[in-house]
Amino acid sequence: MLSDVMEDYLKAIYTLQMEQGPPVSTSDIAEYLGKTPPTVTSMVGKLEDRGLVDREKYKGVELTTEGETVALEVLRHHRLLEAYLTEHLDYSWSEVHDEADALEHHISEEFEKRVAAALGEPEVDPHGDPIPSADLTPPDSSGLSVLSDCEVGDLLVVARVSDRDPAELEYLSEAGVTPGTTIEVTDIAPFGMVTVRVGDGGREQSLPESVARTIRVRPPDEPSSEEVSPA
Amino acid sequence: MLSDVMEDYLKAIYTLQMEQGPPVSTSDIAEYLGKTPPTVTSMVGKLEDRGLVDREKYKGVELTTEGETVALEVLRHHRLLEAYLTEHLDYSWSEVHDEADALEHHISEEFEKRVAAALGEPEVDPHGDPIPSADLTPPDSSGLSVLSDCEVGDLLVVARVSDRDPAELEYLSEAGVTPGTTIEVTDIAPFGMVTVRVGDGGREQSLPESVARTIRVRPPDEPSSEEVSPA
DNA sequence: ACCACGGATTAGATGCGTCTAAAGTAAAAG
DNA sequence: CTTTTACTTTAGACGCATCTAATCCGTGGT
Repeated sequence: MLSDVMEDYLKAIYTLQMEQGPPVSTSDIAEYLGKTPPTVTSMVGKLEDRGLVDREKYKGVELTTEGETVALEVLRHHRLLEAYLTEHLDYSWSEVHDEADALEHHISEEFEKRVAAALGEPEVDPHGDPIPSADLTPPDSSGLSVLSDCEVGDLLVVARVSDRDPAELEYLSEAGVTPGTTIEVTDIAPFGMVTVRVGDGGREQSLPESVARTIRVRPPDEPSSEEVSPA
Repeated sequence: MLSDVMEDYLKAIYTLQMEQGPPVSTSDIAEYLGKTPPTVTSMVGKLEDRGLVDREKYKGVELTTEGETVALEVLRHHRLLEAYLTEHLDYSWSEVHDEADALEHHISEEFEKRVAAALGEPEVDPHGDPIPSADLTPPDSSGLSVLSDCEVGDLLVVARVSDRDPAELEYLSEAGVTPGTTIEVTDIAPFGMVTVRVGDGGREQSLPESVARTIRVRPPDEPSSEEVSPA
């Protein structure tokens, strides 16, 4: 049996691997989880003993297949909960993250199944993050780029936004920058500000680089190819 | 801040107080929670330090007003969850208890509010147990008796059944013995078996005394007086 | 090639919740 | 009034997750 805390570490390592690729450093995990580095070293040692991570001392860690599966299970719980709270309990975008974090370790497989069924087996959560399938195969996230890496003139569709900061989400939802929205990059200021035209309406919206860095985008759907329908 | 474990102890003490009145003994709490008596002594000491229970050494323990309020809060969570799982996620009577136990400590006040709203501020859970109101005033449980204390010929309405044993609940739901059902005691065998006629249909059903002891009943509604409508 | 510095690990302590084994107490039985 | 018995509490230990303080790599700068 795995403790809640271990699950949190695995989830963190997974997320950091997605963002920066393996190996993940002790201090990055510590920063992400709000723990001290020695605490992380100690925990990571236990995860290694259980075969959930591979570790090279003084270098960093990487999830094993088994560790990744656990992380995906937790993430599936988290994102299903986010979707459910939004759809059926009238939560807003910005409120769901903390609630899901609190519940994700404590729901049964039965609960997971019923929530997924009630939602019609959704594939993305309200922030656009892919919900791992029930068989826990790693979701494919290729084809996405980060908004802050784009160039003036690029025409893009918002794929995902980070769910971690409620204030930022509040702001983005004001701004109309939500998954599925088409945007066009109209300006990139040298001091770290990206301006985009949102939707077809033509509203212009400036975003600080710190925010633009957390937004993933994909090219607009080609009329010719088949795509997952935008939520 | 109170730990999950402390909340469990307070809930247990509350439940035992309801069943047998204060004071509650160390060993009863231990038995109820599946812990050893020394563990309970130690925990009860901490609860006393926090002013949540009054204790007389070697005698037993009783909730303070503050401790009772915490217990009611947890119980409100538990019973709202049971009701929600039954109503909105297609859970059966017998499945909800464990799920609610796992979640009750981790839902936010916001979640509690929204679940209560989604259910229309219910007053009882699926087992007939009263859901403490949002202001956490102790629910009134007078006017109920225990089925095993009744006599042949008594005409009764089932008020509550225990939610702790899924197998028992399965059995009772088969038997049609659910909150709101009218029953008549037709026989009491000396070796501990109560037989009742269920509903108006006339089906007879025998229940072991161990089960009859967990069923609360009330007199049938008097046509003259106003009562809470049976769910 | 050396060394300094940033990041990682070890060492050692703390609080929580739990246990077993030993000692203590209160109330029933003689 | 004494003894037995059942229950409670104390004593001491353990594992988990965490911290601070101290030590230990490894690498980039000179």
